[in-house]
Amino acid sequence: MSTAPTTRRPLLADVAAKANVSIGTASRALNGRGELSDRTRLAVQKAAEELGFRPSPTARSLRTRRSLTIGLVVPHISHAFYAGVTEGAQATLEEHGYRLILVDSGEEPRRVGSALQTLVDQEVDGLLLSTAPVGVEQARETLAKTPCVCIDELLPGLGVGSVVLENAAGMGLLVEHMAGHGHTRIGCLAGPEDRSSGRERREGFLAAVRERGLDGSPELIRGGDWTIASGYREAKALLEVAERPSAIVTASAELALGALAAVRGAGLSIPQDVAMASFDDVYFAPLLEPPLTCVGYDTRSIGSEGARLLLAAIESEQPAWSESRIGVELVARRSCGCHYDETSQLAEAIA
Amino acid sequence: MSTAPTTRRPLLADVAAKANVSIGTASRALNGRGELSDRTRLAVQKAAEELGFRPSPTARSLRTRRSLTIGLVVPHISHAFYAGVTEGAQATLEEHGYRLILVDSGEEPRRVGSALQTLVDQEVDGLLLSTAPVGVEQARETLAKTPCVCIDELLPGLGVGSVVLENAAGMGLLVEHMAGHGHTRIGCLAGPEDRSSGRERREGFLAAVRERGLDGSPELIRGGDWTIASGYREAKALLEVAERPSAIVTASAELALGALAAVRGAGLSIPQDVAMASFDDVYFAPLLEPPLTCVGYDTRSIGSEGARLLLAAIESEQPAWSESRIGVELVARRSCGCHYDETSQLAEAIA
DNA sequence: CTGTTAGCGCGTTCAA
DNA sequence: TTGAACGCGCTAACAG
Repeated sequence: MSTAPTTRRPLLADVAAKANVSIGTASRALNGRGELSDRTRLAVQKAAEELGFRPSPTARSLRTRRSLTIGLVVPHISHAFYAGVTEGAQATLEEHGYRLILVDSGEEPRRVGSALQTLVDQEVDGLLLSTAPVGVEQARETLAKTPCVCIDELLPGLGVGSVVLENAAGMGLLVEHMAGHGHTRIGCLAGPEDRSSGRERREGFLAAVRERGLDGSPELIRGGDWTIASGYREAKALLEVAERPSAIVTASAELALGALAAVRGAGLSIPQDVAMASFDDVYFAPLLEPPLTCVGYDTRSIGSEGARLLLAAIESEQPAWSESRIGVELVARRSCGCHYDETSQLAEAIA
Repeated sequence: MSTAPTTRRPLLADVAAKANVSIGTASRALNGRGELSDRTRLAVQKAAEELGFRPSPTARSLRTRRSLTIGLVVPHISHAFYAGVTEGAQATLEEHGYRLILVDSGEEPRRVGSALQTLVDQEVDGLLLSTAPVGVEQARETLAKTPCVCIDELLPGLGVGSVVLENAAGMGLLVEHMAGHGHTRIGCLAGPEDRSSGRERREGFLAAVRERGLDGSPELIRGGDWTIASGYREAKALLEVAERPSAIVTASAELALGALAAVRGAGLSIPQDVAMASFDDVYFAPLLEPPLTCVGYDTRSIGSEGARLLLAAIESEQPAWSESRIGVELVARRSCGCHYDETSQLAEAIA
C-alpha cells in the first residue's frame, strides 16, 4: 500500500527527480556552489520553481551550523528607543536574509542572563544586546562562540562591538544652546550612572559647562533613574535649591516629562521662569505645551548599524572590536526660549 | 590521532555515555516519554545536569516537526499599539516555551504576503498576524497548514481566530461622555474603513449618536487615514462646516493629535470652544495641554490573548474559530470638559 | 562537471 | 524496561 500522494511539501529530492539529476547536483544548482554547467543549473532551477520548492531552514541549519538567525535582547520593546532599534535591526537583517528572534528581558537584569542562554541554545548566529547583563564574566562565558554587539552601551571586552550615541556631544549641544539664551546657571537631570550612556551624558554636561565657565556646582546635577517619576522628583528638588537654576537640561525624554510636570506643579512657566531642553526627541514633543526643545537622533539607524556590525563580524574570521557612534542634532522648539511660531509648530507636528 | 577534546557542546550521546545507557534511553529520560525506571531516569538527568547538556532545538525540530516558534507580523513595531502587542505576545509565548520571530512588514500590504511566506517556510508552528494581508485567498493558501490568529482585525474564515477591541463600545463611551457634558452636535474623525476596527469604530459612533437622538448628519463624520496629518486635515474641515460641532471625538490617538493641532491652529480653546476625546490612551496623554480624555485598554493583553488563542489552536486537533474581545474603559481628563485638577494630573503623569 | 553517500543531533520505532 | 538503528531534509566531501 503506497501512501496517498497528498500534495506534500516538495523536497530537494523531488526537484532532483524532476530535473533528472542527482540530489547533490540539485543542491549545488540551487545554492550556486561548485562548478556546474549552465544547462543543468537552469533545468534544476526551473524544476524547483515549478514544484514550488522551499528548502527547509531547519535541515539546512542542522547541516551547515548556521541558523541565519539573530537574537535581539531588549529590556522593554514598548519603549520608543528599543522599538526603533528593533525596527532598524529587523529591516537590515531581513535585507541580508537573516531572521530576528526577539526576547524582551524586562527590566530585571537577572533575566538577561537566561535570555542570553536561551538564544545561544537556539544556535543564533549572533546577538544584539541592548541591555547590560548582570555579570559580565558570566555573559562573556555564554557568549564564548557567539558574536555579540552591544547597543547603547560600551562594555569593553564584551562582544565584537558597540553602537552608541554621541552622548557627550548631545549634552554639549543642549548646554551650548542654553548658554546662547544667556543662561549661566543650568540644572541637569543626569539619570543613573550604571550604564555608559548615563555616565557619558553626565560627564558631557559637566564638560560643556566647565568649558564655558558656567556654574558647575554639584547641587545642580542630580541623579535618579530613567523614569518620569524620577524626573519629577529630582526636578522638584532642583527648583528648591537656594539660587534656582534658570534652565534645566535633562538626559532623557522621561526625565523631561517628569520635570515638565514638576515645573508646572511649582507654578512656574516655561521658558520664562525656567527654560528646558532634553536629550531624546519623541514624536509628540512638538505637541507638548510648550513644544520641547530636544537633541534628536535616528533610533532606527542604531539598530541597522548594530546589525551591520554584527553581520560583518559573522562573516569575518577575526573580527576586531569596533565602536560606532550615531550622530545627534539639536531640534530647537519653544521650551528653551526660542522663537518658534505656531505655523512651524503645526507643520512639524503634522509632518 | 584523536581529535583534541576541546570542550565542545555536550551531545545527547555524551549524556548517554556518562550515564551508561543508550541514546534512546537518555532521550526518553530527559523528555519524560515512555516507561522508564526511576533509577535510570535520575541517573540520566544527573549526567545531563553535570555536563550542562542543552538539546539542539534545530535537530529536535527537524525530527519532531515542531519548531516551538511563532511568527509575528506587525506593520510598524515603533507604533505603541504593536509594541504593546509584541510585548504581551512575547511574554506569554516565552512562558509556554515558545520563541517569537518578528517580521516588520512595513505599511506596504504587498510585503505582508512575502512575510507570511517567509515565516511559513521557517516552519513556524503558528502565526500572529496584526495586519491584513493583500489577497485573503492567497493568504489562506499559504496558511493552509499553519494556525494563524489575527490581531485587531476580523477576517471571517481566515485562521483560527481573532483578538479585537471592543471598538463599538469604546466609541459609545466617548459619545456617552460627551452627551453627558451636554453636547448634541458631535464631530467624529473615524479614520479609514479598510479594516474592521475602523469600520466598527465608525459604526459604533453612529449607533451611539442615533441611540441618544443626537445629530448624526453625514457632514459630522469624516474619514482619512490613521495619521496625525490626516487628523489635522479632517479636523480642520470639521471646524469649517456651517454649524461647528461643539465636540470632536476621534477614532485613534494619531487622529486626536492632528485634531489637537488643528483646533489650536484655528485659535479655538479646548474644551471651552471644542471639547475633545479619543480612542487609544497614550502614555503622554496626561501631559498634553489640555490632558486628553481617552478610551484606554491594555495593549499587552491583546498580544497575550492572541498568543493564548494560538497555542490552544496548536494543541488541539480541530480548532474552532474563536473571537476574543479586549475591554476598554474611559479615562476622563480635561479635554472633554471634566474637572480634572492639577494634583491628580500630576499624580497620573508621573505614575 | 556530476553522482553517491555520510552525517548534522535528535526522537522514535522495532526487537530484545 | 532498555538497546539498536533508522531517518527528519539537507549540504559537503569524495569518487568518478
